[in-house]
Amino acid sequence: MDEGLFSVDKFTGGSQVYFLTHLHQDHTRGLGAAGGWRHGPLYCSPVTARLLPTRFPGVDASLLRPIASGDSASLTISSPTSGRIFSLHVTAIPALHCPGSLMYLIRGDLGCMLFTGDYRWELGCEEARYAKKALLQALAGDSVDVLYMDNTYCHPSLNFPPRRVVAEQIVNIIQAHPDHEVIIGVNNLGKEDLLLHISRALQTKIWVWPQRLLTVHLLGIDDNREIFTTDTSLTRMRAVPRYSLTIATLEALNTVCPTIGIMPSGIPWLWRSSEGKAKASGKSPAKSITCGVQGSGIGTIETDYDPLSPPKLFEKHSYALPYSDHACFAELEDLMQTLRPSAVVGIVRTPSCYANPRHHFSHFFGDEVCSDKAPVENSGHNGSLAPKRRPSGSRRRMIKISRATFYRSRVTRKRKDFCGARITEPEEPICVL
DNA sequence: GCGATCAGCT
DNA sequence: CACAGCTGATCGC
Repeated sequence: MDEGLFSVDKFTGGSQVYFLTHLHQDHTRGLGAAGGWRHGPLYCSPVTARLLPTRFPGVDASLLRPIASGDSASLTISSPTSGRIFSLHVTAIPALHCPGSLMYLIRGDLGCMLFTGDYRWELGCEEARYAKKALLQALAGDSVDVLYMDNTYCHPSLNFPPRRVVAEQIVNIIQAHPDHEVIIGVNNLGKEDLLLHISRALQTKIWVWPQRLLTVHLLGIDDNREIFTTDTSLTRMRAVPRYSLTIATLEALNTVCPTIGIMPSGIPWLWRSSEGKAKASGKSPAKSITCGVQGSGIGTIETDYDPLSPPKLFEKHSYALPYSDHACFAELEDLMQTLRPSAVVGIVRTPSCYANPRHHFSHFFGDEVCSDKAPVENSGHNGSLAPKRRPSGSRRRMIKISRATFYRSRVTRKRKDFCGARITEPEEPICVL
């Protein structure tokens, strides 16, 4: 196992300090280790610290280091291999992705890095403005060497409205079906704000499954027990696990009583691969975007999403709405514009280039960076990330990024299993430029 | 046999 | 292709 200094959203051991951005499954790999995870101090938000024991009872609670939004902590890490001491200063920034989600700004002897984790900072949204202000305040005029960014929807075609706009559209759809049962697909954590909005707007309770009820109570939502219930007889509105909301399920339910499904999420399921097994749904795509990189494994991305058009039936009985907890392209671009980092790394690694921030944001960098025409692998390998050109006078660092097995076979890489990053000791001459 | 990881699906 | 997360197969101890 390679020795690391610290890891973000990666808990398979080998680091001195760990950071968790939020409690979604694809960011907690390794936390459920048999015998109990106890590899080192674990920083997370207070909300995450409260929820974590229910999902990972094996984690030694004394290792949790809750850090609130806007707060900072100083820590020193000693390298297990060389004994060198590194000082770090970490600041927690609200990510607004799901309850308890954080970004981490980490500055110090390893340079300046921002790990956004999954995030959504809607332009013009008050909370996002506040979060951005907190970030700039923490940066105090310094610049980011490496931005580890949520590139889930990093493609110019992927711009969707703020969540509050889509929440209103969802309320309208439900209101237009006064005699229908309503099934809303959600995950184990997240979209609580949407459910609250629907409940308040329509003055109705919402059924959730028992585990979900426990979660909202732990979150301190609905302390008066007026909104969420596990009694199906009290409401026509049900939030169900997203994977259980399928066309087949809805058709079966409709044999019993009229039911509509609401899928509030990003929009990838609207995409149709040009050569894939696209279902013949009779829709004609309004847009067709080509990501012209040879051998990238993806040909044409098509989407028929038009933010100005009213929501429409996705399939029979089912509405798909772009209620996304991930930043859309304009928001990613705004963060790039604000920070102008020396380097950017996508935290979601896909076999294709279409979501690679280096591909779409090359104009933010010096020219040597954009010469990269290869299917950019999000700077994988165990290589060094050399900082790019920048004004003289500022200190620069080489930052070595290592990941467990990168690259393997194309088939294996289909799995999105590298959300996290482990930061290892820099190679010798630390200063560059 | 158990837990961790992987494959496949939505 | 896949937001996050389930089921079931397979691998290794």
